[in-house]
Parts: sequence; C-alpha cells; structure tokens
Amino acid sequence: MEKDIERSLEIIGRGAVDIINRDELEKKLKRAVSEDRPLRVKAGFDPTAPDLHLGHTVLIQKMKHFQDLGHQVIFLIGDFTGLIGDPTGKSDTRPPLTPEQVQENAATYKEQIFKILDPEKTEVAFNSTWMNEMRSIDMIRLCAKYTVARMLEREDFKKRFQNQKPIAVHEFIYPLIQGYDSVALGADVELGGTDQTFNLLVGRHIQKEYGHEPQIVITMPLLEGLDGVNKMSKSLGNYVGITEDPFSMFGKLMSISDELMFRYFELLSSLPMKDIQGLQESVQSGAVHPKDVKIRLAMELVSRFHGKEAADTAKARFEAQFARKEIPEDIPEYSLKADVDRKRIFLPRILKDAGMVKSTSEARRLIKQGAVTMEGQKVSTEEVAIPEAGAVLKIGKRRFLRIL
RNA sequence: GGAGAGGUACCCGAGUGGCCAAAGGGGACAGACUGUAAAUCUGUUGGCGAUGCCUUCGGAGGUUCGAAUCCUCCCCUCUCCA
Repeated sequence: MEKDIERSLEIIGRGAVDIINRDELEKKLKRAVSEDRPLRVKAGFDPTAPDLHLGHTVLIQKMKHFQDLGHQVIFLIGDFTGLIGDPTGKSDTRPPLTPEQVQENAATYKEQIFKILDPEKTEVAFNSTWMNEMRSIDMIRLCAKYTVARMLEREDFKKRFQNQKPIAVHEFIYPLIQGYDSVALGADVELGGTDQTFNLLVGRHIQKEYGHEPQIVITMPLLEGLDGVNKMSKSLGNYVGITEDPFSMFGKLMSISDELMFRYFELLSSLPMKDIQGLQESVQSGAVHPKDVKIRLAMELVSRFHGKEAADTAKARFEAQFARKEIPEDIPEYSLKADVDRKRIFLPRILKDAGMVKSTSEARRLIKQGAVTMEGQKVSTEEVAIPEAGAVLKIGKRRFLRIL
C-alpha cells in the first residue's frame, strides 16, 4: 500500500470534481496505512448497459488509481436496483433480468473493465445478493431512515415536485438501496459521476444510521464527447466505444480539438499530471506540434484496449490514409456487370448499387460538389469511362471503392 | 368526466388556400483552409438517367381549378379543471 499520504491525495484528487470530505479521506488513508487495512472503494454500475465508452472509463480509471495505491476496489453491479431504474421521471419499473442475462452482462462488463483494472485485485459484487434476502420489515426500516423532505432535495425530484409532475413512491427507494449497498459492502469510499452526487450522499447518511462510518464521496466529471460540448453518450453519437476497432478509435481521437485533448489526458491517460502539464507547456511555446501530442494520447488509449501492436498499425494506417493520402489496402470492391458499356458508365447508379451513397440523387450532388475522384482525378460528369478494371473511386476523405 | 393546446423533413421549429420539396436553427455530408485538427467560410441536405416528373407536413375521407393550410371522423402527445 502507498505510504505517502500526500502522494495518495494528489492521485486520488486528479480530475475529481468534489471530494466529500477531504479531511476524512486523509484520516482514512492514514489509518489504512497504520492498520495495514486497505480502503474499500465502491463504484456501482447499471446491469443493463454493458457497452462502455470512454466516458465510463473516467470512473474506472479512478478505480485504477485506488487499485494502484494498494486499496481494494469493488465493482458493484446493480442487478437489483436495475429493476427500479435510477429515477429520471419515467416512473416505470423495468422488467426483471433473468439470472442468465445478469451473468451474461456481468461477463461483458468484466471483459471490458479488466482492460483497465487488475482482475486479481478487483472484487465484483451484485446487490441482489443482499437485497433478495431483505425482508419487507427490513425494507421499511431502511425507508424510515430518510425523510421525504430530504429526499425532495434531489434536483430531479425537486423539479418534478414543483412542476407537479408525478413522482412514484418507489423512486425514493433507489437512493436508499444504493446507500444500503455501502452498508452491506462496508464501503470506505464511493465513486460516481457528478450526476450521482445526491445518491452518494444519501449513502453517507444511511451508513451513519446503521452505525457505520460514512464513506468518502468522490465525484468525477462527465466526460465531454468528441464535439467537446455535450457529455459523451451513445445517443448523441459523440462517443468512442471501448470495443471499437483500433483504426476508428484512433481516428476519432485525432479529430478532437487541441483543448479537449488535454481534458482527455487528465481524465483518461495514465500519464502523471506533471508530464501532462509539461506537454501542455511545450505545445503552448510551440516546441511541440499539437498533432504529435494527440498521437501520443491516441496511442495510449488504443494500446490500452487493443494492445501496442494494433495501435501501431492503426497509427500507420491513419498516417498513410490521411497524411499521405494513400489508398487503404482493403477497400470495398464493385464488379461491373458484363453488359455495361465501360466507356459510358452512369456513375450515380454504380455508387448507389455499391452502397457508397443512399440514392443516386446524393451521388449526383456529391459529384457536383467535387467530392468524387477517380484515380486521383476529380470527376465532373455523371457519365464516366472506366476502361480498365481496378480503378479506385474516392468520395470525400474516407469512402473508397474499387471498380472491377 | 369537462376545457384547451398541439402532432411539419434526422432533431428543434416557422408556415394557416396557389409564389411550398416547405423559412430559420441544430446535426450530418461535401468543398476551401489545415494537423482528417478544432474554429471559420462556402455549398448541399425526399426520390427519380431530372430545368421536368413522382412522393411527402399524425391517419382516413371530403371541399376546391388548386390543401401542410379549410371541413368531417379517427389515432397520439401535452396542459388546465374535476
């Protein structure tokens, strides 16, 4: 276990929005060292969405920090709370997942998180383990430990209450159970996104009610997506999935702005903050080209999920295709029908049939806009001659087609 | 149960008889610039071998020379009252 408390605090604090509360954390860290008892660090995940993106890894990265410092991290899968769903105004309870589905999702989770965390040192827990054992009377006792007025302090509830929107009674139970999980697991620390602040704080209260020492709450920012504005999410399409192929992962990371790149460094990279600051200064002074720094970020992240070799390949391909404008090796091919006149080919039809565009209209527009090239030459007419097989068509920067 | 508002393209939203394939914004795509940067500027954004034709404004009918727009019925969403 890391003995240097100052260093621990610095690593734990990296990127965090809030630590409640710092003094308590320091005390716990000191005690952990003196009693040689690692802190138990909990983070909860919804069982229904095991398709993680980089935004989720901000939290996992923080778990790794704790793990590297020698503490015990607990990956909690909320298979019981998942039946309720964290309140969002949709007051429906979700259909229960079968034990098989839960196991399946858990397996997918593990596959993904263990690219970051050390499986040997990670405890995986399911809250159905203790929640399914809980009797009604215990549930009611749990409910008795928090008041309606305090529950209504939660932003989401407050708004809905003021606006006279419905709040179903069961929605109050979610934070309580999340808090009880901390009791059941004996959590010293709980990590979560800033959107979890309320629930995490309820945990502290519930722990006290059950005679436990309250956990330290550490909230992490919601990572901005590739657009640099909205938070990363699948529905906005501004995300990098951690199972995405190396080339597209690399490309997406290279498309972020220079400003955002340092944000990603702070929240996603394993590089020490000191080094990141150094890079930032080098870029500012002009000593280093920002593109090279971005490549470094992309390399680190792609390597993390796919290995160094795949990252090298992705980088080489990226530079070939975009910096040197070479034609990639494996591009889709399209065979002309035997009866077509190769001297007069109606290109929009070919592009549509080959699936390069949705309609001939779109193809015509792209030709008109000068987006289509054949063998490096701009195509300016809709009818073209392709005497030889093997001609390569390019639409925009990334769509290729070889005509046979 | 009663009263009212509304459903328009990928999304938000204007349009309330012809000038409407439908303003504006966002997104997306393309071009210029570049580092595939970002930002910015410009263009495009229903289909069709195409200066025209076809299909589209919740659904089905109707009025009209002509309907996103008016009428009837139906479906859905929201607000207020009880």
